[in-house]
Parts: sequence; C-alpha cells; structure tokens
Amino acid sequence: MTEPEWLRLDRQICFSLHAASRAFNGVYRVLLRDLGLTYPQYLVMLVLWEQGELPVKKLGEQLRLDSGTLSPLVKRLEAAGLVRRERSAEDERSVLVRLTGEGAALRERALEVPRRIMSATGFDLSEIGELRERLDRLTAALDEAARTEAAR
Amino acid sequence: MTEPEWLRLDRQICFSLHAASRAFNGVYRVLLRDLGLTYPQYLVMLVLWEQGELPVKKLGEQLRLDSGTLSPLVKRLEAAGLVRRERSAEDERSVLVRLTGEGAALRERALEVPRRIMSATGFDLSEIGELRERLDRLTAALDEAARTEAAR
DNA sequence: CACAACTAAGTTGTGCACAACTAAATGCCG
DNA sequence: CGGCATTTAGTTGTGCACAACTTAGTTGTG
Repeated sequence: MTEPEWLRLDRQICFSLHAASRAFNGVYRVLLRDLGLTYPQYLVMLVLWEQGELPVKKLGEQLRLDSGTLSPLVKRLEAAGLVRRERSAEDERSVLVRLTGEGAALRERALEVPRRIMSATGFDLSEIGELRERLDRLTAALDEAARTEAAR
Repeated sequence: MTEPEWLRLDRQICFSLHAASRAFNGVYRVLLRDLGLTYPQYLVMLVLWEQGELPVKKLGEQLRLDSGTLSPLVKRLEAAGLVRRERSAEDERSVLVRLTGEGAALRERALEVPRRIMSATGFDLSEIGELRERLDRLTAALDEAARTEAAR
C-alpha cells in the first residue's frame, strides 16, 4: 500500500467514527429535547437512575469524564432541579450527587428513549451487541496506546 | 425484556460509542500534538491534501460540519500559516481554502500517523474495514431517523 | 428590470472535552 | 505529632459542535 493510500484510509476511518458519534449524538439530541437533557446529561442521569446517590468521583470513573467536565454539568442538572449536591459527611472532599423527586420522576419519561434509539439505528439486538463489543475492544486498545504513547 | 433493562442497555450502548469516540480522539491528540493540529483540524487537512483547493461549503459537506464549526477552525489553520482563504472570483459568496507551502509540506510529517493509529487499535485491515462499514451504516440510519424525527 | 427566494459564510451563545492549575481535606511516615 | 504527598472538586482557558441568526451575493420569476 502506498503512503497516500494510507492517508486516504485514515481519512475514511477517522471520519466514520467521528461522523457516527455525531450522528448518534444528533438523534439523542432530538429525543432528549423533550426531557430538557443533553446527551452527556442523560448519561449522568442513566447512571444515577441505576445506582442512586454517587460521589462525583464515581460518576467520572463510570463515564470516563473528569471534574472539569462533570462539575459544571452537574451544576446545570442541579439548576434544573434534577439533582442535589452535598458534601459527604465522612469525607468532606467528596461531593455526593443525589436525585431529587423530580429527577427520579424523569426516569418514567426516559423509558421510551432506548427503544426509539434502537429503532433509529435499524440494528437488531445482536448487531448492537456485536458493535458494542468491538467498540469496547477498540476503546481499551486505544486507551492503552494513549498511555504508552504519552509516557514517551 | 423489562424496562429497566432497556435503560441499562442504552447506557451501555451510548457509553461505548461515546467512549470509543473520545478514546480515538485522545490517541490522535497525542500523535497530532507534534504537528500542532487538533483532530478536527487534521480531518480538514486530510481532505485538502487529497483534493487541493476547496470552498468551505465542500469541506463542510465532506466532513458533515457547518460553517459555525468550520469558519473559526479554518481561521485558526490560517493563523497557523497552513492555509489561505480567499473569496472566489466567480461566486463572491464562496471562500476558497487552499494550502500554503507550509501546509502542503506538513503532509510529509503526517504520513506516519495512520500507521501508528492502526497499530494503536490492534485491529487488522479487514477488521477496520468491517467496523467502518458498520459505522457508516449506523450513521446513515441515524441521519435518516433524525431527519424524520425532526420533521414531526 | 425588480424583487423575492435562496445560498455561502460568518457571528453569537450554550454546552461538552480536556489540559493545567488551585484549594481544601485526608492519609501516611518519620 | 508534624509536615508532606495524595485525593477530590472546582476553576480557567482553548477548541469543537450545533442552533439560531446576520450579511452579502446570486438566482429565478413575474
């Protein structure tokens, strides 16, 4: 393979992933508009609906987001009345994020979102699972590469 | 499948794609630091290296980005001395983006990027191709869904 | 020809991602 | 016990994505 072909291939790969990510984001944006949530805010709410009260740190671990992203995002959720933030009593460095009644109630309205997304993809369950598996493998490999690369 | 399971599944799918996209971005960020480019700037340069002078409109079509994103991005590339922008003579609404000598020369240094990315993924050519095919199919379906959804 | 509809680029404002940094609380070790 | 490293949030600054809007140029139609 010649070098220009590598560049062309790279363009195709980067672009595909970049475009898929933004297309996904776009569909969620439309569906979530009614709920008053952005896509990253929805991700945070999904974690909270599933696991209840969590410190910002744990949220960040699960979503691979740092405090620079989460702090303002959670503040916006608080301003929207969906969560409350309070310093942990045991460890005062930690801030616990917990759902308000309103935040918990929003879950009911969110229940239809996944099914509509699934139908938007046109994929069936097994295809979704396969794609997910591949993406996770990719992410793990890339994270590893970024670590070793950064260390050089 | 019960409704909470749908939410949990949704969390997994969203998260996988979101994380993969950011992981990819992260690896490129590291590799592109030496070239002084961000990932979206690299995408623009790839298109220009391949196709030469283009109006902003065409760039946007190929990268699915609008002028709100491209205008400042291209200005930053111009400030970095990699491209020049000039009004088209035939159609004065249009702005042509063309590589400078420096911008064209940067291509040489970019040639090693794709191979390093490929090795970072740990995927071989056929796996990459398969993933790309699946992502493109997903993107097309999602774009279509967003369009019909938005029209409601 | 005149003027309305359309098109290309740019601007503004909001939110996310991330690097680099700060502040405060905690933990550990000599 | 005292002081220093570590941990947790938060802040600041840069850049991208996108919606909504503006401006200027072009096109089509009566």
